[in-house]
Amino acid sequence: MAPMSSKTTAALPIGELSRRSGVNIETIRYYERIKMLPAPPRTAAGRRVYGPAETNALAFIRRSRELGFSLAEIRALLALSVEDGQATCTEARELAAGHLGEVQAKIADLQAMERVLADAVRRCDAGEAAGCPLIDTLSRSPL
Amino acid sequence: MAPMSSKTTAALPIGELSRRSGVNIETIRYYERIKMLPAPPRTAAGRRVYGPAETNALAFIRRSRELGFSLAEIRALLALSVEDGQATCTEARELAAGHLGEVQAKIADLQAMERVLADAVRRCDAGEAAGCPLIDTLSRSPL
DNA sequence: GCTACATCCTGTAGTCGCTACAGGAGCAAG
DNA sequence: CTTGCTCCTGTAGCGACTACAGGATGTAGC
Repeated sequence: MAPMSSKTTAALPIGELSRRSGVNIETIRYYERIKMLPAPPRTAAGRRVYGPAETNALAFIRRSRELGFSLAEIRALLALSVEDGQATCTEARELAAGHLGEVQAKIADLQAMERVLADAVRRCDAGEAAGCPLIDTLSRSPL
Repeated sequence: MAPMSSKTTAALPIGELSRRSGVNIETIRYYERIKMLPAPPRTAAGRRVYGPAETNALAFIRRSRELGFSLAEIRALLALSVEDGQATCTEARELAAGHLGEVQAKIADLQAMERVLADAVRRCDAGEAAGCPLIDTLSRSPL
């Protein structure tokens, strides 16, 4: 049988990887520069050629970013993803739990903002007497 | 009667303003540099002296930042806070409504993250068979 | 007056996670 | 062989700060 080299994840130039992953070309190169991604092999002319290893690493990073992990955290998670065992999973869990806490705190912050903003906008719509309720909210002077 | 110059908002050095406003000294100077705050008068030796005008402007900025407005938006709001009238209020309302939308969108994003994270952590705690559910979630390969 | 120490000054560079060039080389099709 | 795309490196910019370095000034105690 001929090597059924379909168009899957065989060997992609950076543009194609970018299109498939939804990660900007510049960002991919940036990840390589800061050592988030392994430097891929190159063609004779010096162009990057991405194989399954780099492709998977990029996908890992992208999904982690979507969950709001910082690049530093992702670095740790990538390191953990290589090893395995109970301790590794526990460590990953701690990391994620910590991040989850931050996410929840940020949600709470934003909801507090939302309440004040929604209220101010509502009072603007209601058309109060003197001045703009919104500007007043911001100007009220308890230093 | 003697001028009852209490310790209110008469004339503060930057450190005192920082303490009262909760805004970092460096940040106050930064605001001045980028023209968010008016440059305050100075002593003979060149030290900044903050009066009510600057103090109120800083309080306005701080409260706006607490509501998540960008410095560019706050610049616009500050400009609006000087004028008055129906149109001004409408404009401020639009600005705030737009920002409110962004805040709500960000909340939705974070809540989506929260769901995935909480689920992954929960599955880690449940102690599944092979590998770490958390790492697996991140490694699952739909590029 | 002198000595500590706190406060203030300017200016520059670092943070995070990208993004946007500039200026050039390589490659594939007509 | 030319056109037009992709790719390369390197640098600089964003937003909103924060953190120095290296110096001047102010204040309190002796």
